[in-house]
Amino acid sequence: MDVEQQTTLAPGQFERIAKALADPRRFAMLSSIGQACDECANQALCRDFPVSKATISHHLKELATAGLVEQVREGQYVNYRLRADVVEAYAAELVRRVARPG
Amino acid sequence: MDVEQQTTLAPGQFERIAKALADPRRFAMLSSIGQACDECANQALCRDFPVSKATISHHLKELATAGLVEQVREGQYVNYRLRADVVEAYAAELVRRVARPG
DNA sequence: CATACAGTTCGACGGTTGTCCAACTGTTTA
DNA sequence: TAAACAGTTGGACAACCGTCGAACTGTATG
Repeated sequence: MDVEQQTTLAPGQFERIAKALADPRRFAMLSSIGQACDECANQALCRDFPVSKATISHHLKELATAGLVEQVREGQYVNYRLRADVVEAYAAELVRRVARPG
Repeated sequence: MDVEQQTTLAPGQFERIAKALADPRRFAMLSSIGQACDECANQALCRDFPVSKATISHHLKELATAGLVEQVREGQYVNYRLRADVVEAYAAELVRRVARPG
């Protein structure tokens, strides 16, 4: 029942990811999620970043909409999991799009 | 007398690149420069993108400041050359920064 | 059921940024 | 040298975005 690995990007996803990565703090959150083994608790982000819950929720929504993280509810808590495959797909697509075909 | 290939990013360059890539039109210009064999004339960009010269100049400055393109003056004209090595260095650093060490 | 807690949504505010026009610098050419 | 052309810079404006507090939804626990 695992989510499938993503090797290619959906239409518009490339642009959404580029925007999601552009804000330093949001990227730091993504990186923080990536550092966690398996999942990262939302509470850990609230503890580690000096911004309000509302702002964290907003950033995480952007990351999720871009497909960079997955949201996992556990009762009243929320955990996040990095989609490393999506990051890698974006990196590959980035290099591909600036390269001359052939 | 070639410029050296860049395999690692300068301090702050990662953030500058992320921001530079975030605007779709600016990225399209970068891609357009990449499609050209060798260099891309500024005039080609002025022809291909429906924005003013001022806007193009602004975007290209951002790309150059991020190190993604090189500016080459030829008399009154300006050409741009893609720094594919920098794009690749960014892509690698991106994957590295979200991955757990080890 | 009531209280407390985790997270989301909403409205507002301020800073950033993409865009243009106009004025400027620098280069070619008549 | 004057006119034309290529590109840059500065100022202005609108749209976007990161941020917060407050109100809300949903979940646990007394």
